[in-house]
Amino acid sequence: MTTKHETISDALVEDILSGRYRPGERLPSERDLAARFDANRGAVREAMKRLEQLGLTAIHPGGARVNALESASLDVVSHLLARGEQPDEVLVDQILTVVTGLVGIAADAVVQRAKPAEIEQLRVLIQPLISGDLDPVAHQAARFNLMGTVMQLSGNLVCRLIARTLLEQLVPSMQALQPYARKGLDLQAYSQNIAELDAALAEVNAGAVRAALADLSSLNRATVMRAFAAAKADGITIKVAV
Amino acid sequence: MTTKHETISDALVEDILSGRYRPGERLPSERDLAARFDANRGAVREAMKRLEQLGLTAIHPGGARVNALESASLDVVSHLLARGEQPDEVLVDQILTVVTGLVGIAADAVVQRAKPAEIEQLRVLIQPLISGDLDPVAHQAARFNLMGTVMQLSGNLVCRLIARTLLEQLVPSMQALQPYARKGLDLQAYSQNIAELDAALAEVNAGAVRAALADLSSLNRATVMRAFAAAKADGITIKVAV
DNA sequence: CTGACCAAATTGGTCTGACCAGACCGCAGT
DNA sequence: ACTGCGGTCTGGTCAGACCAATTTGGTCAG
Repeated sequence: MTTKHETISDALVEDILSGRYRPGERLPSERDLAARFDANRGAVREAMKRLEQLGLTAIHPGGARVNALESASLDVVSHLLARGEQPDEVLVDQILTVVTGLVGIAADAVVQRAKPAEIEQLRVLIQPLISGDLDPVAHQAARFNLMGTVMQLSGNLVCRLIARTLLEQLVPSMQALQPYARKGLDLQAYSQNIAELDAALAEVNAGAVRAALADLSSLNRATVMRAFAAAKADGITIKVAV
Repeated sequence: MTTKHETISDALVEDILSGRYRPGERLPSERDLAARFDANRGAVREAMKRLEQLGLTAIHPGGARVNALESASLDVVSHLLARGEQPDEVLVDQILTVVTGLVGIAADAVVQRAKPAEIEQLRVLIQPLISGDLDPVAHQAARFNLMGTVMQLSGNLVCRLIARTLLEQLVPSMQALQPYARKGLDLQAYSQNIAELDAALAEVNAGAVRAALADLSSLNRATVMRAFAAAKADGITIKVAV
């Protein structure tokens, strides 16, 4: 079971994101909220602490105020995704765009500093993707694994933290989309791209590696967006638990 | 005055980041921590909540455990920067690398969707930077303003959230570096780059705008890194409050 | 000696009720 | 209308308590 302060904070997040409490407004006092949620003030305080850390509110002695969405933490994304009837396509696109960019950054770092053994490690991960006899789910897993490894080998902690945060929040939505993964999957495009990547790695060609990984990331993005479109066409409601 | 649970959570963060509590280990119980910090259990709980939200710990009934740094939130960056005698150059470099990438992403979005009025808005912000008669501090502020506006005009919320989070955490370190801003500032390079950007905007040349903004971002990065080097050469200890 | 199993101690989650310092609000006096 | 001053409200902290779930440690059968 979810804990009580989770319930409370989720409700408050929903209230804020839905605009029931507007930026700049004052939130009800902790005592009032405790009454509203039939909870103890301590539980409410923990929920409020959560809101503050999400960057949605600023708590001062005298009262808590709602912040503008722009000053929120990256973690609000999952709440934004889970809100409404289905995940916001625009938001998903933005996430994937950023992830694409991050993979590019990581790729740059990898080609600059990777040791031969690490390059080899990447090429091993690539092999299954070239053969092309993977089912869509395994294919997706292999792609994720490959890109995750690139992130790791990049040695860029900031890059990894962001990518992990974003993907962690996106994955629940993606799982709901899995039935549509097949439709969006252009295996041929992937095979070609992956082969390029492999060749680029083999000759340690920085520019080519970067380009191939960027393309791979773009393919991923296109795949997901197509799956979204397919789901939408089916009128499927994709609702995700936060 | 900083609140008590802040004091506690800062101390615990320091303990974790310094390795006194290692990933996988169990943290002392809330009651023990309350005794150690001479505080009430409620205050300790709020501090623990903070740690959990930072992604540094996972709290289950039965005990809290320390997470690996890789699964932390982006917000740990400020703590990492504030730790030790001076901000970690590698980390600062990573942050600026990512920010550079994000500006590139934002620039792509801007050239794709910006209206003429918005382009004009950017060009207005650029003017002071072309003339070149700004002092280093004002110059830096103008650059930040310009890049922030690009972020805003991109319409990419995710991009903005990340960039803001990173810069917010970096700014305190940068302020400590301000005495060295002059040394790292290559005004001529900036003027040239800014002029290119202005021209690219004038003719709404997507590729050129993107390239110019990427260069601008790289210049910023180089500027900061040079200032760091200068500070380090002076043996200056840059310690930042979290 | 190993492994399954059970009871006690421990832990986090929640509650009640209370006090303090600072912020906020309205009323009185100028 | 403006200013100054209380009373009220708010968040921060504290104390002590109960519950359910987990962890722990010892016991016992294999």
